[in-house]
Amino acid sequence: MADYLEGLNPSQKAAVLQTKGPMIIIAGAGSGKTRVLTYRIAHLMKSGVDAFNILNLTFTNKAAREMKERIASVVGQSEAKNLWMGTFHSVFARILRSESDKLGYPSNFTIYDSQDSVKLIGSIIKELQLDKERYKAKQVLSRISQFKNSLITVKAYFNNTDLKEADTMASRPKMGEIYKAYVERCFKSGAMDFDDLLLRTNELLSRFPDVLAKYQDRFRYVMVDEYQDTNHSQYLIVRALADRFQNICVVGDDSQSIYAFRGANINNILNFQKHYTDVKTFKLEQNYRSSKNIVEAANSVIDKNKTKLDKEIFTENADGPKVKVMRTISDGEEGRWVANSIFENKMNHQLTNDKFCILYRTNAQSRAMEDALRKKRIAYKIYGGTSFYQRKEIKDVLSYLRVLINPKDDIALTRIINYPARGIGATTIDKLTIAANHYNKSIFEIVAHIDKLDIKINAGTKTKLKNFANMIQALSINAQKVNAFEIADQVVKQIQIVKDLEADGTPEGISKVENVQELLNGIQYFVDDAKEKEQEDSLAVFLEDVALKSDLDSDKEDDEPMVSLMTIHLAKGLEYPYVYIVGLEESLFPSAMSMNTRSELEEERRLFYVALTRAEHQAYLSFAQTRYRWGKLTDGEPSRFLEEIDPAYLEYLTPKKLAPRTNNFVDSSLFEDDVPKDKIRFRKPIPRKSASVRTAKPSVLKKPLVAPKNMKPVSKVATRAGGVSDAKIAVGTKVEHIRFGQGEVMKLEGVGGDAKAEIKFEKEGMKKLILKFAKLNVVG
DNA sequence: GTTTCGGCTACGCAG
DNA sequence: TAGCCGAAAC
Repeated sequence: MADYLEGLNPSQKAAVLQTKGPMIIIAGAGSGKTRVLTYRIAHLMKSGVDAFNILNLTFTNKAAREMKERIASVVGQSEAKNLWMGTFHSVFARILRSESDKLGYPSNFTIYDSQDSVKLIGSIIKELQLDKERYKAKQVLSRISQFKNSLITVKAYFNNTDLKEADTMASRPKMGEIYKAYVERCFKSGAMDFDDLLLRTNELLSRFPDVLAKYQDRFRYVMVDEYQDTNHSQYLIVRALADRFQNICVVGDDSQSIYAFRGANINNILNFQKHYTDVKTFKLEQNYRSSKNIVEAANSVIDKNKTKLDKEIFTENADGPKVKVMRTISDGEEGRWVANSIFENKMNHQLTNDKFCILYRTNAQSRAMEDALRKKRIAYKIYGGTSFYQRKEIKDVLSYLRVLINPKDDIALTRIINYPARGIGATTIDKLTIAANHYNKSIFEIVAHIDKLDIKINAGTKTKLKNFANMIQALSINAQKVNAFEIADQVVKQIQIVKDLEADGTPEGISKVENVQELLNGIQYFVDDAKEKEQEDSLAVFLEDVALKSDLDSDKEDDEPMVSLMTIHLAKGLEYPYVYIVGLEESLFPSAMSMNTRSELEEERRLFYVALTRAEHQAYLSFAQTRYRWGKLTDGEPSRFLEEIDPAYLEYLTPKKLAPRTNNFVDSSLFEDDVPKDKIRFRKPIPRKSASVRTAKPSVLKKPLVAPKNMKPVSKVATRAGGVSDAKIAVGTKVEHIRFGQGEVMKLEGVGGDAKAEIKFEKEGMKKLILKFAKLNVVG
């Protein structure tokens, strides 16, 4: 019956054919996991299981979409449509919407993103008159997130002396009060944060046995991908749903568990056999993705971890080239080297940009790479960072839409109540907030009934508030009648945001206008798409999609191939022929914050393992001796992970240690390019477009280059690589820098290409600069 | 009551 | 370097 079973290796086939009971598939990197999952679902359906009874939880919505398509090609489109697939958050958000009344929530509840949560916590800290230095909103949120992911409710928190003590010891004795206020305010606003989507699902399933029974009966076959990155809350949901039929299949790789920081518990996968009875275990150990050198290099690193499941990853692929290691002087040079290497590989092997990926530990590292790629005119796209929907102008428009759907959404309301400026300032908002807390109403209800309440706000301001309330009410009446696009279009026209953004005339303003336009296009697309698929096209559904969209989900087909740039976390599950892993320096990777405990360090090592195993053909590792961090030049040491790789699989392109007194280990002509340096340096950043995937195309470079207004013309600019020779510069020398102006050399260190100077600039203060790049002129 | 400007701080990864 | 917040200016 099943030609789809051909081409599977014995262990893959065994996993596909096991349909009943608890089972775990330990799937090594590149072992054909997605194939197995896809065929297993197809096989279930071919064996007579109704698609409606299958729940498949994936790591991204995009993965779910793609898997559905592949299944459709085996079992047919109409059947595949009925599968329940998606991330934990999106699947259970849907379920919560239909069951919300049981929990006392409206079905149109808002989903707060972390930015919203931080804002709310910030205002609670202010209201409780706590020291905001001691209570940092972001840290408080992550603590609350920990509670929620461990199912510690407010009540449970106050009953737990250990937790209270821990917070008191950490100088945050009021943590419980903040937690309580936060939960109450979210509830009052009809809002759930990301963790609530899981916590409230648990609440729903445990408090209402009939609801649990309903979903147990519906989801007779449950599958969970990337199981190593599930948290306790997710573990409990899965266990509850699978409890009746015990048809639970989890897939994952403990060596790729990299989300402990957001509550993921690696023990879920390590102890799966203990959590269920009669567990069948399958191991996929053959790597089909990478060449032998990469597989062995990765194995030699991950072997250093103590906590892991027993398995042996091997490959029958060719040896391939060795993993190459590069040392550069600075982060800027690292970028230029990567761009240059990509350029050479493209030329030598006739490759397109999409065969390359640059991976880094932190988003901040993308800048140096972007600059270098732009100069080399290599098209690239960045995943992650500040996503499209986080941008101010987009959040402003979305906040209007949110208020129309759920007027109790105080966070969205306070964002738009004075945008565009309509004379409702901070003082008025404070008064409204106090009144809202006092009457236990939402801010909008206070505003709507401002005449009937005794609040000390002067008549002029009250009129402004009434006008605002009328506008919102009029828009919400329309929102009932027309589709998501039409109402969004009305909002944009009504608030004249385009006019407002165009007013300043800057390139940033223009780019913001384009973003708003892009948002409208996106909503239009959503409406059309929903119609085609016969799904609901309401504004509420659109807002939910937006809130739960991950950075990879919004990836669309490109007109031209581009180099991909992303953090290693985002790269999980992806693969590229050529992979550059940059910034391999101590305290950057491994991160300084993860070097304190063995388990933290092991997670960093798994992260490195994930990075290496993304490469199919060639992996490059690079590190810089100096790097700009926190706006300062800092020295760095090579990462310990470089030492941990078996040298048999490595090839150093540069000497391991710093070569004395010379800078010739890199041919500096490598980095020459045809655009004048000083102009490039002062170019305004290219306005970033598109969804959360930011792209830059070479054509954009043809736009005129803009110099900053206050830039003094410098007639004599030193040659690029050389700068002035070391001999001319001594402590006390007065120099001029193209950007920082005049200053005096205070200190010198290093020699040759490595020489640095600390210079006290008249306007900019102390700076540490590498002479090789600094382009200094001696003054007087 | 609103806008603007300068100084401060943050860069750890994300649904 | 950017985004945010408080003080000063409007």
